[in-house]
Amino acid sequence: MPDDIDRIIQKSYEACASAGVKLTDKRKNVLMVLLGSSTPLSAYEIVERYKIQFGETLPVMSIYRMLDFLIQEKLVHKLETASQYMSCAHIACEHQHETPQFLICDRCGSVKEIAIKKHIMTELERSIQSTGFTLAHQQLELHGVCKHCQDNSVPAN
Amino acid sequence: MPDDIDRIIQKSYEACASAGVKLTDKRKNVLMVLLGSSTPLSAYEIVERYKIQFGETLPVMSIYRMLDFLIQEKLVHKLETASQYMSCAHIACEHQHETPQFLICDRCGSVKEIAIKKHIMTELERSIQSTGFTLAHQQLELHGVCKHCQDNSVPAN
DNA sequence: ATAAGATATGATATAACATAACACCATAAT
DNA sequence: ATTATGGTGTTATGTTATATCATATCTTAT
Ligand SMILES: [Zn+2]
Ligand SMILES: [Zn+2]
Ligand SMILES: [Zn+2]
Ligand SMILES: [Zn+2]
Repeated sequence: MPDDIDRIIQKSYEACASAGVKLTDKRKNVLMVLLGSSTPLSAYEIVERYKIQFGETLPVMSIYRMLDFLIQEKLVHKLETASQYMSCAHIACEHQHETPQFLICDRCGSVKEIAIKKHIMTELERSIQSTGFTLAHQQLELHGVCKHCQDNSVPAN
Repeated sequence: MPDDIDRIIQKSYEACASAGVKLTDKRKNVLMVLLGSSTPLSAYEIVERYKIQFGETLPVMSIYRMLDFLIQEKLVHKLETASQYMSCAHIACEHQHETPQFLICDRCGSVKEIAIKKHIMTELERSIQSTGFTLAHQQLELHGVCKHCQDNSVPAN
């Protein structure tokens, strides 16, 4: 979990303000739930945690809508290969958000978000050029085993 | 759709035989359904097409089991980002099956399966080395727009 | 201040995707 | 022939996601 949630929330408010949209209390709370989790969560898991953390049971429909909003504003990412949602690791960074690459540990479920190296993206695009296909390059999801799980031989989940 | 289904089916029988498993009639039929489709299909869509093509309504549970089998034998791939299944494009090739890369057209839904270029895989692995993460590299799913759709401006689906 | 409009959320229903558990039957091994 | 294995059927349930309409809240113009 990020060590400076307050600062991330502050940055999120600013980002939404400059985009001309509103980070409502509930949207902020959903983001807080994700920021407080060490692994990505499904929409239904967010409902459960939201209830625990904020004492209110939101309909899952609302959670999906808030997730849509947060994804739109690039504050949250959806892992398509896992049907789970996680807060962006770079909300409080100053740099522009680049094409993300997710390293998903198949043992502990933790996910590390890094930016795709520029030259790899270039190579990827070149390699598919002959097919005429044009990349929309949203993101890359790579599965494997994280350092911690390799060191500790944590059983698969 | 592949132009030589008979040959692919023949190869599939041989692959299963040498793996010591059985390609039953129904499993073969499921594979035929996928071979006959220009786009990947969901398990439920396979049920529908199976009925049309073979006049028998299979329970979706059985379809999932047959898909598991076909995936195990590398005759079928699952697109995780789409929850859909497609026959492997290289069943009748002689070469070893490599880490596949799927180019998924977000307009027409067609998918092209190609092998990941060796040097790109190497670069990818090198780029994440500092994180200590070890790739399981199952497959890469890339979204975008295919040549045909770019040329024809087919509306998004 | 109030009404009109826009945005956000709630409620309900249902669709779409997937697995668990157990029963039954055919074929293979003994 | 008997038992073991594998394949399929049946039923139930779990999980993820969307559609639709209602209600609440917030803005803005008058
Ligand atoms: Zn991010
Ligand atoms: Zn791990
Ligand atoms: Zn393949
Ligand atoms: Zn296309």
